[in-house]
Amino acid sequence: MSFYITTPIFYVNAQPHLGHAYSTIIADTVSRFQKIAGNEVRFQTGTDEHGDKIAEAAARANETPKEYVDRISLMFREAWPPLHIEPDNFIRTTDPNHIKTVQDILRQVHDRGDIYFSEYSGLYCKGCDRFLTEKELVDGNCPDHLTPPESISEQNYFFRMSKYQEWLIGHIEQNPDFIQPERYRNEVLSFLKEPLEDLCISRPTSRLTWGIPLPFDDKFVTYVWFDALINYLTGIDYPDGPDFARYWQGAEHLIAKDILKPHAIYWPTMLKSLGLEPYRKLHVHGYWNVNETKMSKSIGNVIRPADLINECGADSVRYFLLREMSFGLDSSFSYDALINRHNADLANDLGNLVSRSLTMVKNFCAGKVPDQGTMQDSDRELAEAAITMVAEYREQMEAFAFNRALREIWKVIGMANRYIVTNAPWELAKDPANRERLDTVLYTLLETLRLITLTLHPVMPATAIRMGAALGAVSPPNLDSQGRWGLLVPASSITPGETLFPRLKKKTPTPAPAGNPATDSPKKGAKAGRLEAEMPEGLIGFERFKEIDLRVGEITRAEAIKKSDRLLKLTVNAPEERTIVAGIAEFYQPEELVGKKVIIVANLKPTKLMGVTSQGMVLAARDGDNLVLTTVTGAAAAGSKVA
RNA sequence: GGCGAUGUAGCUCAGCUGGUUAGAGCAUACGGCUCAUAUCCGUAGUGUCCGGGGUUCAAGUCCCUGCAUCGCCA
Repeated sequence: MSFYITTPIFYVNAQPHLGHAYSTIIADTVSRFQKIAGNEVRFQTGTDEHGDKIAEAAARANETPKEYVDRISLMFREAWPPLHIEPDNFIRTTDPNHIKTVQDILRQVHDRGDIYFSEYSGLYCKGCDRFLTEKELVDGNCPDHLTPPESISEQNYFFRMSKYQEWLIGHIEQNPDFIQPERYRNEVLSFLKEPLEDLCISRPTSRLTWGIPLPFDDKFVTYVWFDALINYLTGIDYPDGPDFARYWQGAEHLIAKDILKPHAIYWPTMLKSLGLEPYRKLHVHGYWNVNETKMSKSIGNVIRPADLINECGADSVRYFLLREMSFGLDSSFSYDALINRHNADLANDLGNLVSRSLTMVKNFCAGKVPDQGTMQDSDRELAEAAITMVAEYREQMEAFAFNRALREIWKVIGMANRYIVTNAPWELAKDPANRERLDTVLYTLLETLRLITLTLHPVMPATAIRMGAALGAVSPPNLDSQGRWGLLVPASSITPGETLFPRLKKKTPTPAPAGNPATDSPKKGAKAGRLEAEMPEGLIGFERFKEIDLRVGEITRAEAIKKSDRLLKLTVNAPEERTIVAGIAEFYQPEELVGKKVIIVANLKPTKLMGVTSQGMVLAARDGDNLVLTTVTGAAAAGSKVA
């Protein structure tokens, strides 16, 4: 069976974050899983690079759109290898062959009579890139962007989406797996109960030029969604490449819930108009909230993939994301939860199991795989559980129930740890008369580890390779040929490696004061904690406030940071000289900052941003889309305390 | 306003088509082991299964209703 798994192509108006990483990690895991299940797999991701918002972001960064998208697209491309993500293709909507295919498709759909020209007038919100209805407005403003829409009237091309509404309803009803999980299928069906409107697929060049020109009217460019969705076809060389013939039938798209409508409604109708079969399945996942709140740029709680990897390593991140979220539902991310999983599941349960097992083989069997010998009940029990695990795992992985698949593996890891205690190999090793029994126990353990390793390949590729190397099981993983009992060859060598998952220290929730954390007595800390607990929700005590060292700082130098459109490197006198990196480049030019007195947080833990160490932060007020630095109204010497 | 989802131990959740004393992991306390990454194993728990009503011999599980949270639509 062929399998074509895709992530959305990510819009380059933002840098890669946790949400992008999650989609892409799932796709990579599915790709690896289908490969070890013996299927032919193609995995594609990429970037979506046309449209208003890109043109504006480029202008803000003082770049041409092309320079801008090249730069951001590269950030996406480079974000994936460190997470052990290996797509077969990385597509960009600015690729010449994509542009050509989009134009070919537009021409075809136009020739079929599914595109017509019409006039439209209404209230247009630039931020949303769409027309709003009167009812949607809140105090005359766009509900999302809180800005007033412009009243415009324009002529545009429309795709006859409504023509395919009945067909689409029928297709979804006849194919229960077409959209999953079911809740999203229901959502789409309920949306389709109302008459579908035709889709506006053009933008006049008077308003926007950063897009693919319509082949039949050069006064218009293509609407980004119509352009973007087609990437799934261009990526496999539609219409006559060999990959198209091989993979289109196996197309399964993976998306986050915010782009359900384009994928569940626009895309199948577009394909229908083209005379193509719809994709096989659409898999919809939820959002990661960060500490209970939505991840957003303006709140400043955006999680970057690189931060996660620094915390605990790529495999650990992959495990956490897949283990923690029930596919389809929202989930909450926190560094504490990440470190908990890393320590409890990976370091304690799995890592320690591997370590203790291999050490015993090294010490008691001279580092060679022992003979299996005669199995007893407890051996058979573990062996059967391991075999069952492979089957259960396979079923859950196929259903995108990654958390359940992982739970199956960890059930066996737990059993193996108990099995060791029950059989106490170190006791057996004391008496040579127990030689055969000892061998059987350790062989059973090694085989269990081998099967665990096999199932871990898709989720934690680097770890699985290390475990496989230690066990001497290095052939390419395959569930069918290796998912059986008894394949480890006696007398072959076992080579324990480095610790798989070093335990991590939990981050202390309260930031340490600048002074001498070491001299702070634990009693004092405990007291502060208790006081804190008694505070009404949302309030902090004066003690807590006092921990923050606010000072007046005079900016003595300011320069842009290369490769960043948001960050400036500031040298601040407060009163000693320090470097602070501030995300204010979109609002301030470096020249206008020198000499300004601003308020800084002086005891913030230093952190590295774009390779520059920042010692503190500059305070600024955010007013809608604008950002204003805080300052002092009168004369105050650099370094003055603010309280 | 319409449609839908969710609400189970301190936390995160599992509980399929209704069936004996409601489960797992984490966190907590105590005990044991020493092969191991101060790891592992065992024991102990606590639950008005959101509130109210109903169907049934029997409901966390089905029906009605209310509340809360969230999503989609208008």
